[in-house]
Amino acid sequence: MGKTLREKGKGTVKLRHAGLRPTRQRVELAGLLFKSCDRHVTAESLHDEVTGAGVKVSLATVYNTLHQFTEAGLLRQVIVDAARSYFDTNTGDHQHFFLESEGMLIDIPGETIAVAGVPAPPPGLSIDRVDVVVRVRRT
Amino acid sequence: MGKTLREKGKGTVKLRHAGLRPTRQRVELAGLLFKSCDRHVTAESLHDEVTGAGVKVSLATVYNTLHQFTEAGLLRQVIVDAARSYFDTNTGDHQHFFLESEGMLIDIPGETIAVAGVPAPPPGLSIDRVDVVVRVRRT
DNA sequence: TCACAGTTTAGAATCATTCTAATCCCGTTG
DNA sequence: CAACGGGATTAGAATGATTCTAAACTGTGA
Repeated sequence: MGKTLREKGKGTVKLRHAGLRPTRQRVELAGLLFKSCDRHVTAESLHDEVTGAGVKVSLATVYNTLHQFTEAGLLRQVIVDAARSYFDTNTGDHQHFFLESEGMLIDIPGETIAVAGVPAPPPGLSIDRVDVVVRVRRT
Repeated sequence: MGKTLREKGKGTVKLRHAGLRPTRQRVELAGLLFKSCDRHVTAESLHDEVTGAGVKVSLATVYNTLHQFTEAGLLRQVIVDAARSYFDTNTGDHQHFFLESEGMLIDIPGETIAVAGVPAPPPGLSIDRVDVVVRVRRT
């Protein structure tokens, strides 16, 4: 009961802190994304999910929101498939297994994998991030 | 002069060996792709290039050919950008620097980088390939 | 040379994603 | 608490890369 009132501020605070106005749509999407940990979604899958939950949010807003959350550091975009973009709720240092046939991503903790020998980038360039994708297939 | 006759078979043999009928278009594209080493092209860029060389090849054929060459093991597809696919003429073990702002890929020799600690994939899955992308930006 | 299976191609179609312009609503102000 | 102002949402159009389709074309073996 007090639940609604008491928890109302949760996602709201998170969004405010990120400089995003806590609108109904953003609160709903944040609720789905950050309720459980380490989720991997596509715009389409998240839209289906929020729609399935009986909440009306346009696909355009899902795209906008995913990008805004990404810019705000709440999500990380994962590029592993030419066909679609994934967004990961785990923004920490980690890598992925990718099962292309099923569009499935599995986290690999950052401490697990070590990439050694990355050469210095050409003059005028600096390293932004090192991504490792372990592509797997059904045996 | 004998050049045309003598060299005619080069790309042709390569294509035949790959199980691909050496058509005018495939020979032209293979010529551009494999004349110099370690090239990174997109369908669009290769189409512009072949067209600029005065050869008439449709964009659809460029796409078909890139995929056929990839399946035949002559090319490797590189997925680093959500917007477009790159194809790499270097099919050996190596990784990449990627300068997103300019759509530029730079090879990193395979021996240079070492990825340690890749965990065993979940049951029923086996590792296909480990890709490392070092994302860089202008300083 | 003939015939046919594999190729090419123009243009339509598709798919994910972005844009547009109108409408809506969050938060502040009076 | 109503009005307001600017950011947010949205339906639908637009875009851009890629794929598909159906028809025309061309290597290649006989």
